[in-house]
Amino acid sequence: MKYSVKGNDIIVSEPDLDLDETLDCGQAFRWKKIDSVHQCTYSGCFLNDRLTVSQTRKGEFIFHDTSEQDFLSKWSEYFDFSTDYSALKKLFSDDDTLKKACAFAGGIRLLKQDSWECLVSFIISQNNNIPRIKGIIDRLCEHYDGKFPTAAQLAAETPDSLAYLRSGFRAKYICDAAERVASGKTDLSAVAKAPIDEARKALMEIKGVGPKVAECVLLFGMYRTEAFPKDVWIKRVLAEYYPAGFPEFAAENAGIAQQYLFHYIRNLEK
DNA sequence: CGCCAGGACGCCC
DNA sequence: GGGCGTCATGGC
Repeated sequence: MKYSVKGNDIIVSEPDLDLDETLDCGQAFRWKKIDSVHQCTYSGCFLNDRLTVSQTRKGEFIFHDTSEQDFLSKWSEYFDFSTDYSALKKLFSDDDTLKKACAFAGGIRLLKQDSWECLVSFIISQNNNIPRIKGIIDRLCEHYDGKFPTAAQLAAETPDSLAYLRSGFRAKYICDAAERVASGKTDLSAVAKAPIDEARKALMEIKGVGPKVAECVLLFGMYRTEAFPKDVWIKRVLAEYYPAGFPEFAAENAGIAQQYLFHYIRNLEK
């Protein structure tokens, strides 16, 4: 990644990034495409910081109204710019299916999201479709002045008071997660550093968090790249292309490989 | 209308 | 331990 400062913007050159593939691939639900005519532009948030970012036709990225300091300390981290995705894709290309997946959607990067927001988002994601997940999270943030509510804020709610979300049976799970995190029974920052099986176990103590949601929180909210969420799509990939198991050489970064495969198989069947 | 969705739970055997 | 019905809601 190379960058330069231009007025109030940061101009970034990074071949292994595509905004559509990264911001609208089902790992984060709060990025909105606000322009697709002039150039590809998204607006979204990380914690309490909002960003508008564009991808130009030349393949450069404009981080609008961003100081160099904020770019380096926040957004460069969030977009995982310190990781060499070319090297990862080269590693993955030893496997034929992964090679195809990387060629198809090589602009996906793993976003380093907030663990609490990720936990709630993927609780909402269960047995749900992406447009509706986005709608529920939209209504949730709208209710808190455009910001994602804290665990303490949600701990004050009940499934009834959350009826406006239209989240169905998931409301009681959101409440349990909020109560556990706000009270300290679940310490997300400790979970993030724990050995992975211990971390899985701790997350699954929360009602509504099973193996899939726990794995998503570990991968998308705690940057545990060895986490490997198995949703209905990935299960199809595993059954069809990896009957003998997922290749060991990719185990350390299985979660990132999973992102390429998820996008690949979903679009293959359209 | 019916089928499905980046699943988990409760109950059964 | 594995199998199966159920759970709200709405996109398609």
